[in-house]
Formats: sequence, structure tokens, C-alpha cells
Amino acid sequence: MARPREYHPGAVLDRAVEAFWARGYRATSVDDLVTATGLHRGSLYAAFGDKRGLFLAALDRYAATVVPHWLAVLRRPGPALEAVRGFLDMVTDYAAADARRRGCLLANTAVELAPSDAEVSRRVAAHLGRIEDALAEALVRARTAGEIGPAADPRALARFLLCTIEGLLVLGKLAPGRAALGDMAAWALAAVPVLEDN
Amino acid sequence: MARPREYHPGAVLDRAVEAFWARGYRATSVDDLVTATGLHRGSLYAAFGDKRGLFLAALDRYAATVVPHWLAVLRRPGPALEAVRGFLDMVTDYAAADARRRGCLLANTAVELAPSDAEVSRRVAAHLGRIEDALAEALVRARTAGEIGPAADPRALARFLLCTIEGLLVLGKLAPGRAALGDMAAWALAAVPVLEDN
DNA sequence: CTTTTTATTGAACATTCGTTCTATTATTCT
DNA sequence: AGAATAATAGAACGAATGTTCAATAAAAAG
Repeated sequence: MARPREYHPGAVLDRAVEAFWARGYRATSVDDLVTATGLHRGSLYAAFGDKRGLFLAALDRYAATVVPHWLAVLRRPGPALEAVRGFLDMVTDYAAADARRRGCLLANTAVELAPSDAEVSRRVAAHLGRIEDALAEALVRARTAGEIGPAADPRALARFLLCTIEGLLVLGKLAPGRAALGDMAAWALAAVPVLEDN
Repeated sequence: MARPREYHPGAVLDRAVEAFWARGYRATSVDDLVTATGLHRGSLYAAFGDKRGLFLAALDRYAATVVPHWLAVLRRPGPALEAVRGFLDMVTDYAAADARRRGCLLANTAVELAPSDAEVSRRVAAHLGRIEDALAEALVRARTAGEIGPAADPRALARFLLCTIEGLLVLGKLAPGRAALGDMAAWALAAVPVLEDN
């Protein structure tokens, strides 16, 4: 049989994610990726085909590692409405504190590549769809628990909150300050029809 | 004296805006700009210094021509709250109908260049600030007219609506369909504390 | 040991990139 | 007419781009 891989494929992808996340697809050269991953050109091309293949793999890796870490907040036990609020606060804090202004790889990719690459567009939409689903699930829980009114359409509200979150991560790149980002998140929550009892 | 310019500087910038808007900064080569503007390399470099200088000029041109065309909806006479609603609807329609998925040049630039170019970041923030100001002005008018409640902080609400708008334009790049975008805009309006009388 | 597969290493490929240059042509003012 | 400036035209620059390739070393299975 053959000599086994020396590198850890997941760790290599994590490094690639970091590079693409920080600089974007076009601004990240293959040299950058060689430096970031520690692999050599030959190994990179053998493993991923080309730069775009590596990017697609990194995109999926981001969705499989970074995004779930966020969504855990939405799924934690307790009042679902609190979880939604905590999720928005977490995104706001991240957008305000991220000194490197990387934002969200999915949003960055939607802007940079989605209009010109159908496959990339499809994957970004699918990954964002899972965030939307998690939001909708939390809102369904909140509605059945009576935390929000029956007029609150979970799917529509989830779409709206996803829109707010991606807006926060885009505007966060301009370092508008914690107060401005906090205003945005706070008023987004005002759209959720909370019942007076809460 | 000298031979006068044969080209119309504004028209040249309009073409450059089109190119950068459709493809982004890095994906637009100087060759693309030569083709788009009709000018020759020498003239372009004489007039704008380099590619980045042309981009900065195009960014300001976009803010001076395209953005006011949008803001006119916010400033049209009649109920201010209606104007805000009309503005959101217009952005939604644009995001849903834009077949080339260009989105908003300011948002695109915030994502692609703001983290790595302080001057670009400063200008994008300033241009977006004027949109935020126009939203805040409309909300002040709505509040003094009694269309919205006194609890509605115009500045904070304007920030929130700007966030929603940029979110719409980013997610619009994924062609999510008119219905999804409509949900986002509709629920954003739900955050505005409309008085029952209206 | 031999075979087989992989990683390593570094050179090299052809393109494209942003930029600069020289030369020529055209037009307006003195 | 002559000076001055701008546009036109196209060649050319070095650097960086994504990609491929050949040669060697290494390790597991037969």
C-alpha cells in the first residue's frame, strides 16, 4: 500500500478557511495558501484540484465548523426567545469586536463570487438556509411556548433576522462602533411580536 | 493653450462605475476599464493616477448619481412613513429583479476592500452615512407628524433600516426569490412603532 | 526487498496583472 | 506660424497570477 498522508486534512482546511475568510477569494493567492496551510503546491493541487476546488472545500468546512458554533446558542435549552436574543447579541458583539473585520465568509462570498459562480452561489444559499432553519426552529419553539404571538410567522421572521445578521456583518466591516451595531440589533428584535406577558 | 478633453469626464466615470459595480474591484482589470470607458490607457492614467484612483473617483460618482436617485423616494412629499415604506419596497424590488446581481456598490466595496483600505472604508462609511441621514430625516418627519410613536428613536431606527437594506442587497445576490426578500422587508417595517391611528 | 502510493522540493510554464513609455496626431491659444 | 497641451496608439515592462511537471524521499503492504 501507499504512504499515508502526513497532514490532517481538516486542519489544512481550517487554515485555508482562515486565509479566504480574512482576505477573500481573489485577494488570496495560491502562494498565500501554501504559506497558510504549510502544504506544498503539489500536495495542494493533488488534494483539491485547483484553487476553486480548495475554496469550495473551505466553504463547506466553514459551514461545518464555524457556523454550528454560532447556532449552538440558538439551540441551547431554556426560553427560545432568549436564545434568539442571545444569538443576535453574539453576532453584534462579534461584528463590533472583530479587529480583522473578516465578517462572515458566507456573506463575503455571496458578494464576491455568487453573481459569477453558480455552484458557489448554490452552496452559500444552502449554508445560509441552515442558519435560517435554525432561526425558524427557535421561533417555532417560542411560539408554541407562548413567548411570541400567533401572528409571528416563524419562516418569515427567520428570513428577516438572517437579513439583519448579514447586514450587521457587512456594516461591521466599516467599524461603525458598538453603539450603532447595537441599535440595529435592538430594533430588529423589536420587530418580533413579543407577547406582553414576557 | 491646450487641446481640450474629447471625453466627458462624468460619462467616463459612469462607465467605470458600471464595470466596478458589476464585477468588483479586483475582478475588474485595467483592460476591462479601457474597454468600458473607451479611453486609452494613457488617458486613464493621466486622468486618475492609477486603478485605485479611478476606483475612488467611481465610488464618489456612484454616491453622487445612483444613491440620490434612490433617496428621492425618501424625500418625496406626503406622509413620511409612506416614503420609508416605498423606499424599502423599491430596494426589495431592485434586489429581486437585478438579473446581473450587482447589489449595492457601497456594500460590495465594504465587503471587498474596507478591511484592507482605510481610505476606501472612510468614503464608504461617509456615503452610507448620508443614506442613514436621509432615513433619519424621514423618520423625524414621521414622528413630528404623529405617524409613528414618540418611542421611535429616528437615528437608531435609521441605522436599523440601513442594516436591513444592505442585508437585502447582499442576500439578493443569491437570488432567493421575491417572496423571501419581501418577508425581510415587511418584517423590518414591523419594527417601526406605527401609531394605531395610521 | 519490492512495489505502490504519497509527500517533498523546486523549477518552470504561459497568462495576466498594473503600470510606464515613446511616438504621433489633433486642437486651441498666443 | 508656433507653442502648448491632450488624446491616440501600441509596444513594453517587471511582477504576480494559477497551474503543471520532473525528480527525489519516505513509508506501508505484499
